[in-house]
Amino acid sequence: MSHQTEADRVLRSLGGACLEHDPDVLRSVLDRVGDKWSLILIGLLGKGPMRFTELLRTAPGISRRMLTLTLRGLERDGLVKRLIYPEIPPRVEYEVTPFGRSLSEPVLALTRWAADNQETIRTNRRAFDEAAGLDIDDLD
Amino acid sequence: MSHQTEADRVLRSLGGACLEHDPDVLRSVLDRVGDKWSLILIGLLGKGPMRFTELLRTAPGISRRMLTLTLRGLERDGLVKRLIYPEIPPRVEYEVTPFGRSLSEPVLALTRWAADNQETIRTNRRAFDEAAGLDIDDLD
DNA sequence: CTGTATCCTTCAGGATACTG
DNA sequence: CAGTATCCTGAAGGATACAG
Repeated sequence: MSHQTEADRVLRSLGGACLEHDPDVLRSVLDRVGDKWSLILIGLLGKGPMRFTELLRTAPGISRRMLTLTLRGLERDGLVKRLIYPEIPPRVEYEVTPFGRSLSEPVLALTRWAADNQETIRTNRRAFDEAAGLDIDDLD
Repeated sequence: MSHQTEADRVLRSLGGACLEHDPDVLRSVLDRVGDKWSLILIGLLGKGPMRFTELLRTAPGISRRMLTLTLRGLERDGLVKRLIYPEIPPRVEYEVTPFGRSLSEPVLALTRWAADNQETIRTNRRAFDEAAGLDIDDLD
């Protein structure tokens, strides 16, 4: 059984126009690109190559550890390239690969959705919470 | 300071063609729709309304607890509607709202990317791991 | 059947100290 | 500077028992 077969099955399961997905596929997506730091780094590096410490400063709240781990993961998947300049002091730059850029697009779509709709979500939540409050408080 | 302002800022930060994002935006996206179960449920419900137990059986590995929590979250955000039929035994169905469907699309894009490229990723990883193995084992 | 309330485990991820 | 190795905590999430 080649993975071709699986990829194929997966594609077929998506086939239609809507989300006719196999839940397993979604899982693999999220395990891959669904974590906060990966997306943020893909985004930041999309603007251009950056150095380790630079990323450490720029990404809001990332720890040294997570930066290393995430960059390694992205590199392993071929989404990011690591460029080592054997200088003193050592210098390393990271840049997204073309493959990495291809991921940026769907990510951007999702991001835009969130940006477009975060207002709506906020409103919905307020309404929901208010209703819930009344249900408890004001059940006549 | 209205949230309008923030949403606006967010949109502006996305503005361009590529991922010129504010990392904070991505964070909010992922907190919202980036978790495994939310996406899976949005996907499953995209096919049509389903009952609680039905979802429990269909979603692979979800616990009763997580199903409840996730559905509540989706309902709160207005992505899913809860339909209660006051029968005996009680019966509840969940269905995606139009708003929920608008989310399905970018999610689908991401899913398709993953389906299209999971083969590539697998290859990249194998290559990376092999190279790493050699570096350690075979450093002449 | 459709949940809610607890308990308990696991593990992602931060802080920190050390190395090349 | 660019990491790696270790420790430690909080929070996510499963299992389970109970309730409407």
